[in-house]
Amino acid sequence: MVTDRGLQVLRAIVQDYVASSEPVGSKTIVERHSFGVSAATIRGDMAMLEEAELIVAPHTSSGRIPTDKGYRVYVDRLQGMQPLSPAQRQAIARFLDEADDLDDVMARSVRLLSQLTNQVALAQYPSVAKARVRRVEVVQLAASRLLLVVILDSGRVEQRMVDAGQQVEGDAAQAIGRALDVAVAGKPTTDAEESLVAVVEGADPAVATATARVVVALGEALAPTAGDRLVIAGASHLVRGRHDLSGSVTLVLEAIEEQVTLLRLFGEMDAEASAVATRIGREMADGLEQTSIVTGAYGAGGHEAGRVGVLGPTRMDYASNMAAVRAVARYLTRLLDDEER
Amino acid sequence: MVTDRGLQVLRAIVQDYVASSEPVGSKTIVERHSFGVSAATIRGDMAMLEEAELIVAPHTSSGRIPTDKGYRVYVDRLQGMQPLSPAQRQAIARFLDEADDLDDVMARSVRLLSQLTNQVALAQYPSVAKARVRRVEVVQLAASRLLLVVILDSGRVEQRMVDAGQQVEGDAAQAIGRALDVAVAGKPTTDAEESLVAVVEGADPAVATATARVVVALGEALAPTAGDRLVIAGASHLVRGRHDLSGSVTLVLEAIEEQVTLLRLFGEMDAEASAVATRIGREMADGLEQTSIVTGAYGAGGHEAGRVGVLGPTRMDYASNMAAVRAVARYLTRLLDDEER
DNA sequence: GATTGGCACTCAGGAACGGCGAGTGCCAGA
DNA sequence: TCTGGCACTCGCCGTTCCTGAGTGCCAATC
Repeated sequence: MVTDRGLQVLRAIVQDYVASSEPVGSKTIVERHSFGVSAATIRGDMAMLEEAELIVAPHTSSGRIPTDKGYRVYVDRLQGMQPLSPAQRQAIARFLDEADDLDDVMARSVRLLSQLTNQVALAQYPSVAKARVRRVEVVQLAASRLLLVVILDSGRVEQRMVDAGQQVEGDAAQAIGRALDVAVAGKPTTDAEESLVAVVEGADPAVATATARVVVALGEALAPTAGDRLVIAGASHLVRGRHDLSGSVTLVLEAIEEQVTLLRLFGEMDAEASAVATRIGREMADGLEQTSIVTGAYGAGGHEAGRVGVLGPTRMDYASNMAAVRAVARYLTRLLDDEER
Repeated sequence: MVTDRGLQVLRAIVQDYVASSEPVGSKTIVERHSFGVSAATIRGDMAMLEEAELIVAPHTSSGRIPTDKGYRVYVDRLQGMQPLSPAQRQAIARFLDEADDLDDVMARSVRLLSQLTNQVALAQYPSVAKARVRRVEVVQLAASRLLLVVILDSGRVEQRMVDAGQQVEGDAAQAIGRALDVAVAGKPTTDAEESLVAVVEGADPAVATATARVVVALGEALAPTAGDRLVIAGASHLVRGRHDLSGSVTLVLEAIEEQVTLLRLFGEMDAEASAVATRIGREMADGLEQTSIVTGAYGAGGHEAGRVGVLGPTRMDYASNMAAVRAVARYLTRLLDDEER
């Protein structure tokens, strides 16, 4: 059983440890946070907390540091999300408003977030799965080479080279494009597949092969996880902060490059209720036990499109990182909503 | 004056130091490389080399390590470019042949190069400046929103959202696209600008504003340095190799993220005569004094399109890195040539 | 004149040691 | 339930010492 004051002690430990990166002892606590009790009493509480596995002592008789579980309790129950300073809010607005196309928006968002938090920032491109098709176009490049361009309402533009497998003449390419556009424009990408069958069947026999191949390409482009990827900024922060993350920096960098692990984590977090979600230490994947991520959903028109977030050592400033992530996610949502207009 | 045997000693020092990352002394040299002389003689030669600033002793009475100048002499005059193993060649072929579109090719190239060399690999997208326009298309997204798509013969596809500034009706958008296509298709991007004036002048007055805006966007898309960027892989190698690069890892990571410094370096190296070029230590930019890059030009049809390369500590294996870079660059050239067909 | 063995000298790096101090657990008393 | 006191632990840091690799120089040799 953890008492109420015990939790306050936990809060103090987390905050001091995050600030100083050194184990914090009972004396330090009574000095910095005016509890009305003595160090010995705090020691008692700390024994409780250690019992409950919320804190540990790195070695006998040194201060305590929070465990993953301790951080979790702190984040879930103890922490206020301290609001950003007006200057920071303004920076977000100024920085993001200048962006024009989606690539630019994503790139600016991560750079901004990385600067605000001094951590590695990540952003997921708007998911194909949750978007609607706005426009499909087929462009003829050469006699038997076509380019398929798909524009989604999230602002994403996907393109595929298609080998038609036959000569395509006149404006047949455009005609295929128009047929596809009619078939799927305005529909959620998840519903597109079924409408495509009809297009293949109704195709001009003269360009049946070409049509079929374009349809395959379109199907691939609209697959739920098609082109899922992360934009990243601030990797240098990983190595800056002295000697956190003991030796695992390499592993973390690899995970960032691979993306697949992080994409999975992002996906999992999407299921959670609250807008801003966290994964702490061992809640992450292999090799990332010493890190945490904080992510927030953004998305135009109420349907979530993707997530942005930051990754850093478990010993990070959750309060302000969560605030920054939330702020950027919100701004991003508004921005994409405008673009869509 | 540096004698002939002096240079052989330099070679030995570079090779041993690269292999062991420890300063190499006279005794080690006579043991590992069968010079026909004694350690004392080598010491004499080493004094010469130190005089010529090709090597230095980190502290009085320890072995010597090469200076930047020493590496430069080694690379320019002493080193053979040791050929890749058949297995490696095969890996290149197998890995790259599976790629389909340009993005994929670039991504695979850097990953491959990073694996072959155990260094950070970089690749420059085919430069807009050295390409020809293959196709221009304008797609209508909404009443006053257009999408400009430009396809270059290097396989690059650029797209820009354009706010038309007016209502665009019927197939006016397509007409604008066709006019632009006629005007610039087949021309080098550098010559495109002048042809565009005529398009603006000859535009249908009803869509004059829209035409002008699309033309501006096209001009931007074809600007010589438009969309210049690097693809990167293997950043984790930077931090893996123990304690090279003393404290500058952060700076190096930042430089990689910024891209601008590296893009400038790539540009400068393009002017050099030989296909595979190097920049060593202080020949690089601020913050990168402890690193070197090895780059090689690739390009379809004889005109260079861009460069691929690796970045690592000055203490790197130049011989095999240069071989790997050359191999990948050549393969890339062939691949893009095929694609262009 | 180049090469060589010998010799005295220099230093970085590691091991051993000891003192300091922050922090703990426990206990008896308020 | 809290508090002050006390003995104890142990990581950290500075000191000292030693070892070994490596050097520069020199007189002797080929």
